[in-house]
Amino acid sequence: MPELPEVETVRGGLEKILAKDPVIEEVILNRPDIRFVIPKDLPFILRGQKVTGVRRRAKYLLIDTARGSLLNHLGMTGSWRVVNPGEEDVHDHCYILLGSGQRLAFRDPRRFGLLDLVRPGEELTHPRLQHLGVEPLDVEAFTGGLLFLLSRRRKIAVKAFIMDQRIVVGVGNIYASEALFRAKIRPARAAGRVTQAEYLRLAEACRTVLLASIAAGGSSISDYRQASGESGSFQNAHQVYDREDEPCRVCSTKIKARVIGGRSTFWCPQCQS
DNA sequence: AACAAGACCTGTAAGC
DNA sequence: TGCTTACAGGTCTTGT
Repeated sequence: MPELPEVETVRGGLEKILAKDPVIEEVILNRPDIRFVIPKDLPFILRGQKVTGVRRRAKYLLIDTARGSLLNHLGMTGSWRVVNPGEEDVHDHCYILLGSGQRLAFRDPRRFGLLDLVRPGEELTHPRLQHLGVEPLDVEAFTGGLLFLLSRRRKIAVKAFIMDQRIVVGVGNIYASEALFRAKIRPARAAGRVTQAEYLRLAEACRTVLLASIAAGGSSISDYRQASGESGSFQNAHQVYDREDEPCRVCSTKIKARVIGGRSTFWCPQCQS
């Protein structure tokens, strides 16, 4: 479900809730291992803490307190919502009881998500965070020149290259196809054979497509919801993703689809070279 | 070292 | 209708 725009939208929703209702009365873990083992002392450490901020790094959410941050990855199907009595779900793996009596739930049917504690000062050394690449919305750090440099002599498909979270973070399967369409680059090309001029277009395309999607509240496919329960609308603006055999919105050529790097990939054979 | 493929899970939709 | 199969927004691990 969630790539950078969806995670950023969820971040904004949680921030809105937690700014008004910032005290964590209790953390209840219904499942000690969603995907990895959650530290046993996490509920104890966060109990009674005041949330000082909600941040995003890559596709991770960080709910900050003075004693550490709750680290969360949504995996494929993770979501947060305010759950009222009677609205509980078997896949609610974590509840956070807030000062007002509201209850936040982390629901994740496929359990590809993650909850962990990042202790103060551990942010740069935490195993899930330490190898992450640049933020694509950081204009200074994320440039076509950087992509060009990091990709030299690499034979991996350019689409898999920009989905590699050690290179650039936040770009997942939908936005990789969408950005490559906007940059007019075929996804199967070897990363090392893409030119600097093309990478300049690609960096710009990543930025613009991610920003446009954030503005639309993300792409809602299947079960993705914002923390407010609303759907995003960016799926309506997809140019190629999940549009196999449909006409290109620019030139009317049939959109092609093929598995690249183990993931479904979509492109226009006319617009992209 | 770099890359591809498999593994981890459940839910849903399509095909027979 | 019911069973089987394929596939889904991610990323970690294993094998070549």
